[in-house]
Amino acid sequence: MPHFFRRAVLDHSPRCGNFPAMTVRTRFAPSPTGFLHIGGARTALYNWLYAKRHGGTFLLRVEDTDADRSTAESMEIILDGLRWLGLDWDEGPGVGGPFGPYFQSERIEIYDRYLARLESAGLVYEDEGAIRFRVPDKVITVSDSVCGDVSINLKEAGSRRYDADLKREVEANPDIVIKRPNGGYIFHFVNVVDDIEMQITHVIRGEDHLSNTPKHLALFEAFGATPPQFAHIPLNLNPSGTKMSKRDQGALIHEYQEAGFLPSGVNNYMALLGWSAKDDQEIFTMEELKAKFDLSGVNSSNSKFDFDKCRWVNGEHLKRLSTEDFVALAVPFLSKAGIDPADPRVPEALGLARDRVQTLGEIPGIIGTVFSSSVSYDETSVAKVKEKGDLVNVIAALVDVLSVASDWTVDGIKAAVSEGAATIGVKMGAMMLPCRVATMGSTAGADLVPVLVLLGKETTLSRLRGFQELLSA
RNA sequence: GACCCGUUCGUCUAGCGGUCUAGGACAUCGCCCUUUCACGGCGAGAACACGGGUUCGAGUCCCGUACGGGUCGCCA
Repeated sequence: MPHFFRRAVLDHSPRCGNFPAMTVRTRFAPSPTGFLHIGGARTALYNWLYAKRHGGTFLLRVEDTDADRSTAESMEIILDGLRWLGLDWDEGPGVGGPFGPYFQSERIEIYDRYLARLESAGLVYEDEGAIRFRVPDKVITVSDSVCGDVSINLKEAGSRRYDADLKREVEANPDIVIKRPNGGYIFHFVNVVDDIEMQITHVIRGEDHLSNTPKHLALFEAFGATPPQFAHIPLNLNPSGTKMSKRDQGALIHEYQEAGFLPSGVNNYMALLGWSAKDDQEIFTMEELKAKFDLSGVNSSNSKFDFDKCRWVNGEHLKRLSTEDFVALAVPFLSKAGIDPADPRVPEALGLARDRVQTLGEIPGIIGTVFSSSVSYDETSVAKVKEKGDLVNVIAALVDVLSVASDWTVDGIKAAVSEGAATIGVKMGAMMLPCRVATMGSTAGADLVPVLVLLGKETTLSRLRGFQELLSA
């Protein structure tokens, strides 16, 4: 894409023609036919961010014109997802606004009125019960903030259609259907009507709509309306480079919530997929995003979703949380794992887990064994310490020194273990790993000595003895 | 198949004609720190899809090819 063009289009502050700067109005227009998908959520985020950045209005409009596919459950899931992400809308379901209703299913009279205008202009006709809009026979150019100028002649392009079954092109009617025989209106039509009615100034949407945009422009022109500024953002693909589907890891927003991601972390990562601040900053608070996001930073090529990086970004957000917030947010994940959040050892344990998790959902995996009544031994961990040395001897030495330890503190335990190591002539390190496996079941985990303090002398010793039995069995 | 968009390390990206022996991040590997596990610090390997132009000079501009994605619905 020509850079001179991008700059010319992008570096303007939002205004239309020579009129004074007008208030930015963006919208997210989901169709309630499934879950809130990462692609949709990112589109919502970009629209939200753009509106915030320019002191504008972000609105939510529900595109439920397909009665057969739209469901109330789906709508709730989508709204919940947006709420969880913190992408609140200034106008839309639940909050109202001057341009409602915000459900397309409730706007039929408006669409009828607009249809009548096309009828009186002779721009539509009936075709087997459906209503078709006559597309103009001319080149229509989309001036896109991300993609530059894109030109298409709808009459030409629409006169042929690819038949997937026949695997070849067949004749087609280029005029677009805007109303079904059953009376339901079609996306292209209602989308344009509502963008006019709701005075949308900027349409930020997936690049999959780029080829549809000339149709929309033709409709805007038919209504004598100034179209909004379009910005088609690149798509997010799965790691294999194909369209993300609900089956792909990280595809569904509610799964982030369940896995213990932070909304700010998810927003941060979504922002990064297709946008960059142009410096080396990668971790942003929502406030920073609001201040820095702009269409000029959106690139034009598709990206592949990287769950590892998403987790890393979330981990960075977790690190920036205050201790109080971290503890409060961890509570539901403790409960879910059967850990009593009121247990007095919880704050300390969370402190030990804190810098080694990237999601809140990982916390029980790190410290859960502290609170459980039994230890489940990880086979490879056991095998690893077995081959490292005289395990039986080491455990026996640990039991010996720890059972007589009078000072059950970090320093006291360290001193005791050190003494045991000296007695049997091994290094401290040769004691710690077996001790870790014997008491916590795995070579991986939180800082061990503080864990032993939490465990208490009695539990520590019974676990060591239990492990001894296991070894002799 | 036609049309549209795109192509810098495995991945996300910086790069707006000389400052690019191409920078950052995730991931990977190594070292240091740590008497355990991590965190952290340091370092390594790793990219301009290809071919033509334009230019004194091209990752940056133009054309073509290849590859990837999208659209071609009485879905949105």
